[in-house]
Amino acid sequence: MADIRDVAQRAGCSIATVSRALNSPQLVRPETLARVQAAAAELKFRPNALGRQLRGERTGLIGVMLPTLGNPVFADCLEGIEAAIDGTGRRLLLVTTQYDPERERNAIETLLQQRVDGLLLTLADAEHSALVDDLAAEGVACQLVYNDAPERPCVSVDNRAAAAQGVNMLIEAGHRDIVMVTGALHASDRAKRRYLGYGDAMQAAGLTPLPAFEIDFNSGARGERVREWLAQLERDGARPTALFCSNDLLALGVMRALREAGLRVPDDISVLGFDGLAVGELLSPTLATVVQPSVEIGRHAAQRLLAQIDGRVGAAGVTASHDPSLSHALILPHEIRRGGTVSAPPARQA
Amino acid sequence: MADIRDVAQRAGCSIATVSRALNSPQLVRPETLARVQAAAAELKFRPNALGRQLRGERTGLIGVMLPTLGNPVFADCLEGIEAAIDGTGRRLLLVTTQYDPERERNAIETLLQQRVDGLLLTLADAEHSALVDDLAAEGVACQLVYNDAPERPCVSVDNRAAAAQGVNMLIEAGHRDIVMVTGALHASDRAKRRYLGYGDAMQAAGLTPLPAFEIDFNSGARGERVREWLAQLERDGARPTALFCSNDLLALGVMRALREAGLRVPDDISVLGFDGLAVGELLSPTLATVVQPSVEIGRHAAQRLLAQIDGRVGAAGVTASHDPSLSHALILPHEIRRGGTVSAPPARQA
DNA sequence: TTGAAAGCGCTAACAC
DNA sequence: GTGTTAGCGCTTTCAA
Repeated sequence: MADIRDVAQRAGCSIATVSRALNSPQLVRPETLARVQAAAAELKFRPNALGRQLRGERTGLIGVMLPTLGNPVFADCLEGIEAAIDGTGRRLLLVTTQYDPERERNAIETLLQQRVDGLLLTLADAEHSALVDDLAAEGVACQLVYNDAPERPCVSVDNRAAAAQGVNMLIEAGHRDIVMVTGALHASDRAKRRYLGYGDAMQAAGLTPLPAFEIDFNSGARGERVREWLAQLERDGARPTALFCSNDLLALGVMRALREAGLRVPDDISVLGFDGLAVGELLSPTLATVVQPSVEIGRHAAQRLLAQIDGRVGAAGVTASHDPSLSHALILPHEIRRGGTVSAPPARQA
Repeated sequence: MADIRDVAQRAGCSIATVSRALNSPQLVRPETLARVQAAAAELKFRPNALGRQLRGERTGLIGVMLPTLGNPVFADCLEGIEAAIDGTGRRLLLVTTQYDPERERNAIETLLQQRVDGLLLTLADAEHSALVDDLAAEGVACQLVYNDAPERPCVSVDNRAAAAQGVNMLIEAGHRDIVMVTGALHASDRAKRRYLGYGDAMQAAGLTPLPAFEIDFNSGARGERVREWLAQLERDGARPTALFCSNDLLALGVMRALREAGLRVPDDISVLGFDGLAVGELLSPTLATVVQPSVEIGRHAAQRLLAQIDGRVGAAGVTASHDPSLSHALILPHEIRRGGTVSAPPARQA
């Protein structure tokens, strides 16, 4: 593969001139420029980004770490990230972690070894993660995505308030027996906050918050678990009238299990999700859910990261960005999407 | 940031020894090794991958180019790719093109400048793309994903046969008036082949294939377009009894428009999709569809790419891989998923 | 078992 | 405007 020296030779100039012709054409005499371009074209010269990156201050690479792309919420966010970097000449280095903290650690290290200019991360649990502190201490540009930790550089909705508002909608619809269904709480700070929000809403209405029903997300037998749980509730005569699912994907799975158990949504039981996946609107009944602006979350996070990167001085970065707001949370507005999966509770048969 | 020289100094050895200690510990005396490791740890040494990549033969980077992540089919595929490279120490450089051929060209160039070891691509139209030929000519390791071009290195289902089989299921259910709904045909070789398959099935049954109804995917007013079309059909008294949608996402959108137009699926009209998105099974009625194994497509494509990369000689690669099968299509089996969206056509009211 | 030294391809002073 | 040159951080002969 032709390198800059080959081009220089063919154009009859020095490699410095080739470099200039490519990067700052205005510094080069038009004829020279033309010769260089011709030579480059003839040789099919493809500049080696590694050489440039090794030499330069920045690589133009952004490291992105997400739990999974199996949940469209993350794919949507990634679309927002892409939209934000589009046209900036930057590229994305992508890793997924499957919610595994050890993979998180490795992935970040890998990205850093590639000398990414900055990191966009969704961590399992941001608040108790030493990782983020380490990164900050090292002066690595970084924004958390979806993680909702006020004191950290992150972009999210206010999960607690959003959940409370969603649950409140259920309460206003007449529900009193509301249970939250969630993936493993310890594996997601968002789920934890949403559970807090659930509690807030229940208590504000004078209702007793119930323990969350946790489903292992990685287990294949998810539907099975839900059915067993339902059967148990049925035996106890304790079937709630509404379920608040900590995310839409879970809600869809739960609705399926409900259907298989012969329960109708919303006639027998109401379901509320969280995320606002587009598919939710295509279902019938449409899925009621707490909408977070996933694409916008990604887009803002990326924009903030870029600002952070551009705000750094060349001087070996001791501290973080210039704009202090970038090191705190950006909370974007959520929205309640009313949908056909929520109705008034069935009439009590005392 | 500490570099290899700092570590060497601290460990009291040369940089060569440090390099060896890190990459081939067995070549280094245990005590030396320990000193190096200690020094590296104390200095929080993080090897710069760029240096190594610039020097070495491979970068360990895989370039992935997909049309969008908004369609879960591509996100699924990406999961398969990730699964395949997991543990190989390789990383993914990701770009999406929004089905734009110019972006395709740019994206590939960008990836190549980063000196990726190989490419995994979904092109808008693989058969008529000079791009792939250029890549092959340059000896770039490359596998197409989803593109279904027998003579090219790609992994897909047999879109034509799969579509025919799906349409045949509609015919067997009693449908004779079947229309295919698709995104812009020119923008996707897969859609084109599926339309051919539609034609095959229709003709085999002695039915006349109808023109496809093409919807611009990028237009926001998609639902609107579908409604207009339906209204037109209604006026003409030409409403088909079944729709074959070229992908599941489209099918969901179409079903929504149908619902809004007051038509019931499947009682008034049956709908068949293509892709086999997981959400399709969560709907009610469940979406009948032609299932392609998206995750497996991604996984196989990645595995083939890795084989191709590993099969190359160090010698400046003139030709492609050693295993000639890697430069032809790998066709994975599809599957028909019966679902609630397909039933017998409504009784004729002559 | 270790070290010295030559680059990988490029950019950016610094001279002319 | 253009050329010379010194690296960016690393791996890898080649010698010792």
